[in-house]
Amino acid sequence: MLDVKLLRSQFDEVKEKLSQRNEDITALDQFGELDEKRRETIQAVEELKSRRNKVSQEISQMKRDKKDATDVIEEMQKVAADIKKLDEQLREVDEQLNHLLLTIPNIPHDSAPIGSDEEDNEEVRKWGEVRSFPFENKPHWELATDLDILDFERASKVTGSRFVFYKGLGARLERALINFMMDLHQDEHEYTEILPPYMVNRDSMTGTGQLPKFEEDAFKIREEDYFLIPTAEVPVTNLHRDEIMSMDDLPKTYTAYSACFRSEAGSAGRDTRGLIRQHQFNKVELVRFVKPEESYQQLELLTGHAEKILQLLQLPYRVLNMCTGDLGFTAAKKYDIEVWIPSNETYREISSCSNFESFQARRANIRFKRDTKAKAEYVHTLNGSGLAIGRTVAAILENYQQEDGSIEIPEVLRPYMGGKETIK
RNA sequence: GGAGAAGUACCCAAGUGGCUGAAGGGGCGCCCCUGCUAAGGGUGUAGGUCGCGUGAGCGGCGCGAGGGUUCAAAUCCCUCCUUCUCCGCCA
Repeated sequence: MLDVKLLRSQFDEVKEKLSQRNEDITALDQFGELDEKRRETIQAVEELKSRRNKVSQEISQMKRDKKDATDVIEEMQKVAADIKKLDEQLREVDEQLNHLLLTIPNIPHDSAPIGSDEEDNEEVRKWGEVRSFPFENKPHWELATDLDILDFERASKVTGSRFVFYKGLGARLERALINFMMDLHQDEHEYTEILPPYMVNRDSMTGTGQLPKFEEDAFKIREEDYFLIPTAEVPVTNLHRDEIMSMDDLPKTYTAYSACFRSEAGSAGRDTRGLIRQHQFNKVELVRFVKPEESYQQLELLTGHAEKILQLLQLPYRVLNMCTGDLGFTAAKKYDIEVWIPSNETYREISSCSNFESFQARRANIRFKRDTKAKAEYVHTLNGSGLAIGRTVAAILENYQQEDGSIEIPEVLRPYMGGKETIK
């Protein structure tokens, strides 16, 4: 959510910035009118309420003095009716304005390259050597099916498309990665470990920006107003919804493992095979609540924490600075980390690290005070995958495959795999 | 799922229609005393948010949330949420 005062005072500049995005912002044009109508109504109704309060005092005094107040009460009945009418008008305008504000995306940061789609994303750096195979390499779903460590077919029988069973060392590998990442972030990167609920309520989904605009992307629980989380970002960021932190709390950092659920509405036919695009996948998430003046520096730090995982796993990757057209709804700046997937002969997203500035904090009302007397200010929130587990498995299977179809296990994972060196 | 109780400011807590922005504590700020790690006395402040105003300031809202009754609601009515206790069920 954007700052209303900023919209009032610098509407044209804000609109200009927002138009660099790949989003429809025509609704924004109603802002001025709604904002003005709202303020007019507030003034009118508050004047009446002020009068009501004053006269109520007088009535109270008259009653105590045993004087007759019938005339005044009669007059106040009319005022009360007017108040009721104006309150109703105000509620309507408030609702409209609020809905509008909730559907306007974040303002891109100046360091985000201006562009219209993924073509315009900027490569910031590249790490690792892309392996050249002296034999014909296979996609991960073939390797995994041959090794009997993933079962897509039965998953579609038991549930449906875009689900998978992990089996044997496949399941072990998934679990090893979760533990490896969680341990590293907790022990080396100083995040507090969280295991969150996998369902959240509507307020939480609104707080982080999934709602109201992207309801069709989420799985909804039928008989409750709950949603399956699309990422641990939602429960973890909302941990501190409607709270005021103190200066010493910042930066507050969490790492959370969770399953993630996405309807993938609109991506029918894309990545239909393999682990890349599932309705349910595992992810380790990093979340940081920080002081506004530090947030860009903190974004670099967080991105580095995600990169560290790939470095230790010896998987080649690149980092992209996402252009204004590809930023998504909530981010002011976003780095995507992409890992090399040999079967695709390209890099694929494995982590997305964003600075939301005060956009989520304003929606979720997460603030801090510089000292006890100070006015509460909005924190800046950041998060990033560290990393998506399923895609990491895909990358390991493909990058570590041997000519005989076996998989070498990355060294850092062996302690988590009972000391095994290969999957065969 | 059934029965009961409760939700008041940073915390505890009083308050059943008007004089309550809300007693009293604790805490916190300042001052004094004492002096050794903890204690005594005095005094002060009381959150947030919205609107108007250049500003001092003025005003609205606010006692879990949302509605309602009333000239007037922390106080009465309705719905919902959460917590606690008991019973049932259960990984």
